[in-house]
Amino acid sequence: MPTKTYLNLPEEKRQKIEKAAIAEFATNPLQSASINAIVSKAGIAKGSFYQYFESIDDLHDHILTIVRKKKLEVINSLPLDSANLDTFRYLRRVLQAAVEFQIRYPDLASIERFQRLSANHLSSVDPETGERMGGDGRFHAFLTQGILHDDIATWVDVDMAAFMLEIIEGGIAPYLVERIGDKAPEFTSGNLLSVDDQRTQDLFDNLMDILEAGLARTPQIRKDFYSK
Amino acid sequence: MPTKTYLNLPEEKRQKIEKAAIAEFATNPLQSASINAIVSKAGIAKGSFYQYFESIDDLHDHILTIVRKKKLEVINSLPLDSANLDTFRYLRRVLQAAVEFQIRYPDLASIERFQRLSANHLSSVDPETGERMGGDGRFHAFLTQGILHDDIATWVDVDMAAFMLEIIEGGIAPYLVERIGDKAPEFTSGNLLSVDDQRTQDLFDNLMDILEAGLARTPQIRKDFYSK
DNA sequence: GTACAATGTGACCGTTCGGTCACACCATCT
DNA sequence: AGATGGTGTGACCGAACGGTCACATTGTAC
Repeated sequence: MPTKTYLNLPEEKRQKIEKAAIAEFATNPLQSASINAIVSKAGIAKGSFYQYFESIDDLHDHILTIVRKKKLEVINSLPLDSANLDTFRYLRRVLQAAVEFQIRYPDLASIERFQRLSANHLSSVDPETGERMGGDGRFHAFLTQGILHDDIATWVDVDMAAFMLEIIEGGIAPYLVERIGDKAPEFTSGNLLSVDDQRTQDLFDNLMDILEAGLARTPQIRKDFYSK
Repeated sequence: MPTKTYLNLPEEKRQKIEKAAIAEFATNPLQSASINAIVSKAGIAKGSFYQYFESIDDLHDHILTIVRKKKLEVINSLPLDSANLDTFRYLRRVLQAAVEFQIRYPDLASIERFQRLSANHLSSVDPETGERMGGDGRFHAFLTQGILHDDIATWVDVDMAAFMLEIIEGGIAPYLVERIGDKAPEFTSGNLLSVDDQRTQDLFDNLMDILEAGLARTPQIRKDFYSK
């Protein structure tokens, strides 16, 4: 945790430090990140660094909280069609948020990817039941809910499917952004959200069709639609 | 590329060096791997290292060729049901090879994962057509073939699906191995291949069902089978 | 034996690393 | 003015880094 001294710093200075740290952690995994490089880029003395943070891990943790905060912001900034989305619309929303995050904050997305690799959270343990769950539990709960709502096929191995969705969420965003291609700069300028772009939506449709056909209890396969 | 001197080294010495390098690269990404640590673990002088390799990248490249070679060995060691597998049996074989590789050579699998992260080969370019392909092209060709054989639905975005399969292949092996759990040690001893274990096969069945339902032209959804 | 080339070696170099600390600075008090 | 306490600073430390090189050792040819 950052020290009180750091938290009392003027916003401007804090941002300069965080910007430098983000740039460093986005290009170097924590193991090979350099404190010297960060303080140099931030324009502060090394002694100051140690008055703000206990160690580089401390700073990295702090940056990770920023990553999570910004990601939440992106998720909440997506337009909500209705109060209670059905299972697959919700999944689409989650994946869309990953893409939006990749576009708006590529550095933060990069940090998230590094973190995913180093923290091999193959499975976590449900604090209540004590059962093992694929991934961090978000998709596990999501799929369980989906089964209760008769959206997800009962034969699906929820544990494994949850893990699969997690690695898809974590890995496919950079690819989709590259596919979207030329449009990306417009998104970053903030004038246009990927959610409004037709090409992006077509890609998402296809991705969701594959996932839905694979997971759904009564899949709405688009074969006919596409073959027309 | 290693020097002639290295290639002429007695097998025993080469293996000691490669073993040390593999241990280092499995725990540290290339950026933060240490030559000093490698030569120390291998029991050779630092001067010798530079007579064998130009740099640490040179050594890393050499280790990567070993990774690829061993992975090919694993793929070929899997029993082949028939000369020409149908599309989804082939896909199952590829994913099974990834698991088998993870079990037999966890260090090499770890090196492969580090490499995947640093080399952001989101897409590659087909040297013939000049078209972009999701992933490195293997799954792209696989899916294209599948469509020709009427196995894969024509509406599937081959590019994206190829990338999706690639990240599934790259990410799911450690999870499946953890799921298999207690059986893993027996596999490493070589007495038992994962391909023979029932629990492993059940997991694979479920994974393949999801993928097949999502991708196939005429999916053989197992709903009925599981709900019995 | 001698000559010569190939290979092995670790002390040594300059650089960078994480981390410390004596000191400078400065706002706020009596 | 003087004292106090929080904040900023960069020279400095030992350790580790990648890389070099003069020299030792070994192998081969004669």
